[in-house]
Amino acid sequence: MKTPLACLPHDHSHCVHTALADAEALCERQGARLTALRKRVLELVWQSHKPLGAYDILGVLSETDGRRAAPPTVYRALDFLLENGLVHRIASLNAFVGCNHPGDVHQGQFLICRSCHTAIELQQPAIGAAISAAAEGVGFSAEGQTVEVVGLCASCREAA
Amino acid sequence: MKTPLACLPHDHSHCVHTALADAEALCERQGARLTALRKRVLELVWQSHKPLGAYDILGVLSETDGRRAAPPTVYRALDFLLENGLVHRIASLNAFVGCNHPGDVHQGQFLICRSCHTAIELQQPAIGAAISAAAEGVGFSAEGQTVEVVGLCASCREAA
DNA sequence: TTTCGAAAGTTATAGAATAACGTCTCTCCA
DNA sequence: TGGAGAGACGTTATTCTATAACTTTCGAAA
Ligand SMILES: [Zn+2]
Ligand SMILES: [Zn+2]
Ligand SMILES: [Zn+2]
Ligand SMILES: [Zn+2]
Repeated sequence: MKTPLACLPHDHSHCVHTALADAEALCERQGARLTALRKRVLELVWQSHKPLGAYDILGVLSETDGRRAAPPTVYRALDFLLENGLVHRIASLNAFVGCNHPGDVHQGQFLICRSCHTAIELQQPAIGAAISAAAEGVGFSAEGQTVEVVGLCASCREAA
Repeated sequence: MKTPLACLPHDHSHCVHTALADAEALCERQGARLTALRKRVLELVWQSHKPLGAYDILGVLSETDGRRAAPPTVYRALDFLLENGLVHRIASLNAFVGCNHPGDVHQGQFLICRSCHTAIELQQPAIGAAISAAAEGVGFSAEGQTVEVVGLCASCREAA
C-alpha cells in the first residue's frame, strides 16, 4: 500500500518540470505543435494535483498573464492536450488534470478526494478489463471508459 | 451473453408502469412524498432508455404539460429522485436515466451506446469491488463510484 | 382556525462549452 | 520574391447546465 505522491508533501516543481519536458518530447515525436499557449495551459493544469476548471485557467491567463483570452482560447488548448494524451477531463467535476502516463494510450481511473480535492490517477488494466468483459457479456463493445471514484485520500483519512 | 432489454424492441410501457409502481411502493415504505410533479418527472425520465437532459424535461413540462416550470422545478424533482435512488445521473452526458434496481443501495455501471444513445445499467459487484480494492491499495477509501462506458450496443453493432 | 413546514413558483445569475467569423503568421512552392 | 493555403489564435455571441434567493401555495397537525 504505497501512498501516491499526489497526496503527500513533495517537490511538486519536479512534477511540473517532468510533465512539461515529457510533453515537449512527446509532441516532437508525434509532430504535434506544443505552442507557447498550449504549454502554458499544460503548466497551469499541472500547478497542482487538483483538477482545474477551464474558467480557472482562463482567469489566470487573463489576470496574471495579461493575455487577452476568451473561453475558446482555453478550450482549444485543452482539446489539443486531450487529443495528445497530456491531460484528462474529469467528467464528474467539469475539470482537467495532468496525465501521469502521457504517451501511453490509456484511460485512467481517478480517485478524487472529497476533502483536499486531489485526483490520483490509477492505471489498473484489471479494472478496465473487468469492465470491458462485463460489457461484452451483454453484447456491448466498450470503446471508452470513465471511472471516477470519490472518497478520502490517505492523508485526509489520517487527519480525520 | 444476454442482450439487455433496453436495446431490443420490447413493451416499454411495461418498463414505465413497473418503474412508477416500484417508485410509489418505495416512497410509501420510506415515508418520502412522491408528488404529482415528481412522479411526472420520473415518468418522463423513463420515457425511453436514453438519458434525458434536465432541459428536455423542462421543455415537456412547459410545452406539453402546460405547467409553468423553470429550471429549479425540474432540478428539485430530479434531486428528490436521485436521493431516493429512483434515477441516476450520467456525468459524462449531463443527463438522467431511470434506475433499474430502485431500492437497493447501489451505484450502477452504465454502458452508453454512441449510436442509439441507450444506457444500459449494469450491477456487477465484482467491478465495484475491484475498484474499491485498487483504491484501498493506495490508501484511498472509496465512497462513491462513477463508471460510464461509451461504445456500441449489441443492436447497433449488428446493424453496422 | 391557526400555524408550520414542505413543495413548488419566480426571478436572477452563475458556470461550462461551443458556434461562427476574422486576423495573423508561418511554410511551401511557383 | 511573393502569393496561396493551413493552422493557431482572437473576438463576439450564444447555447446549455445548474444554482441562489426569495415568494407563494397548500395540506396536515396542533
Ligand atoms: Zn493518464
Ligand atoms: Zn485528501
Ligand atoms: Zn423499456
Ligand atoms: Zn445502440
